[in-house]
Amino acid sequence: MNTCAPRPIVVAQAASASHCANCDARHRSVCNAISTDDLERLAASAIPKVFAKGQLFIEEGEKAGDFFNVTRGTAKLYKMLPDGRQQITGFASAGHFLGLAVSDTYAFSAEAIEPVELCRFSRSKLRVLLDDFPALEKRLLQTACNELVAAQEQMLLLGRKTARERLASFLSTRIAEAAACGEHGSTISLPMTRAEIADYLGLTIETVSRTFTRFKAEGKITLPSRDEVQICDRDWLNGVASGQDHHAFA
Amino acid sequence: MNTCAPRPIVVAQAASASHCANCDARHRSVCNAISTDDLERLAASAIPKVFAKGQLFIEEGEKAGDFFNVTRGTAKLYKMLPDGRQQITGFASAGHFLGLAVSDTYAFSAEAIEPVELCRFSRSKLRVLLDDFPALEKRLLQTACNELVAAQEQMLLLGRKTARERLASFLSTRIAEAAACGEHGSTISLPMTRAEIADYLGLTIETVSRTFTRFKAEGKITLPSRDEVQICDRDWLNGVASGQDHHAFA
DNA sequence: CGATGATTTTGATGCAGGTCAATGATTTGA
DNA sequence: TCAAATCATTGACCTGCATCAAAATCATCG
Repeated sequence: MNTCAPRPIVVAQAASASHCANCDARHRSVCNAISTDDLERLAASAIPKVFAKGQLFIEEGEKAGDFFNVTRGTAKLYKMLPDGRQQITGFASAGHFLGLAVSDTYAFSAEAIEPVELCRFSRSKLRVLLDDFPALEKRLLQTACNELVAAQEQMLLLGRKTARERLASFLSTRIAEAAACGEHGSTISLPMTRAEIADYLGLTIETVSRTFTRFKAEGKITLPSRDEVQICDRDWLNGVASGQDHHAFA
Repeated sequence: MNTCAPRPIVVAQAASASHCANCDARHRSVCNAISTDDLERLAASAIPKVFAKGQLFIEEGEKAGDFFNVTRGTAKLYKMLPDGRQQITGFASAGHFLGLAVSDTYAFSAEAIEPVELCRFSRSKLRVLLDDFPALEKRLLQTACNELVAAQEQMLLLGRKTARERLASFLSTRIAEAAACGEHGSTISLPMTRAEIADYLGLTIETVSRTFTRFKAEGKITLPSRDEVQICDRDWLNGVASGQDHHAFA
């Protein structure tokens, strides 16, 4: 998962024939498996799209006709139970490839939690691309492996970590991702609501809120605004995240 | 995940030059991407191995030099926290490919929970195979996608389902897998202990045991032996598994 | 066999986090 | 600029599952 802050807007990248060449997200998406010379081919198959906050663009159980590559903004990926209980399985931001599935129906839903720009590939077009560019397939396999590792980490979190450890893990991962995107500050921005954090961590809104408050009271974080968190003690955060102080009280 | 019952032992498949041709697990593993003609090539890279119950053959954090393909038996894949809390992320049986990772260290541990036979591929040998047989790479990508879907389902279970729903989901999945392997009976065998079921479902041994007892008291299952469960009402099981009766009491 | 150790079941009790209910803070839009 | 809506925080209380403890069952092997 890449979650970098928005960057300066590139005007009119949408309909351009070479929109792939100008794409901000290219260098951290699977598209970087395609050489610059072949970008025209890629651009011909990739249809840019924009979704407003709140728009559902993949629906669990529906026919899986398209694949998506997020180029800007953030979407939540989730599964639901019939009575409305929701589990967010991940947040997809620029560079994230969506829709990987062997089945012919989507296994999850995806909804923009802030304005999202993405490229749409039809299943058939993607198949052709994969046949023509073996490097793209290699890259997709890499991506899938990385997601699998992240999923296992999340299972550990959901199955065995306490509320404190879950929130610490979340913040720790977020700050690491920001760093991977070149942002080395100690403040992270959260495009998602408390409810979405809760649905991601297998908790309730109230528990997420209370845990934030407690971290703040302990002097480990500050909350400059609703969607920003400043980490004051990163070592402490990583320690809690990895479950080191299960029964310590400092 | 495939979890089929043991089949008649094939004697001395171990050192044979054509062990891949005789492999029971071939038709449901990634190896079926290799044509019969090329099996010698595959067999030359695949070193058969046997591990006794309890043996650890992949250790989280260690250098990831090898890949494994299980041909018989069952292994548990898990992650641990420093204080011993354990989360089993899956059970790997015949046909399951292990070690997929971009990182050069393993992201999880694997331990035989019953005698396990598997084929070992070195990282370098696998790379050569992948370059020579693009179909193998396609097949691996498929496998990875399927595991990703299963992982998302498990996140829903761990994050949002009750103990009843978790155990029902577990049994439901197991019976579906048995059916996929051609076993259409209503009895499933569980090679894992209650502790392992608990560590897989994010519960404790006691809760697993009590939930089994309650299902039995409700007449939905019987427990012919320690490691066998007979499902009496499969529709009910699937209903509970999918969270339909969260607040019903029948 | 019968003893020993491992696993499972059952019971009593406690607590982390859920639920219910208000209150505050922030955003939106007329 | 102020209402209305949304989101976040805080408090009081409750419950599902964990924890602790013991008994019952099963597996192993001398």
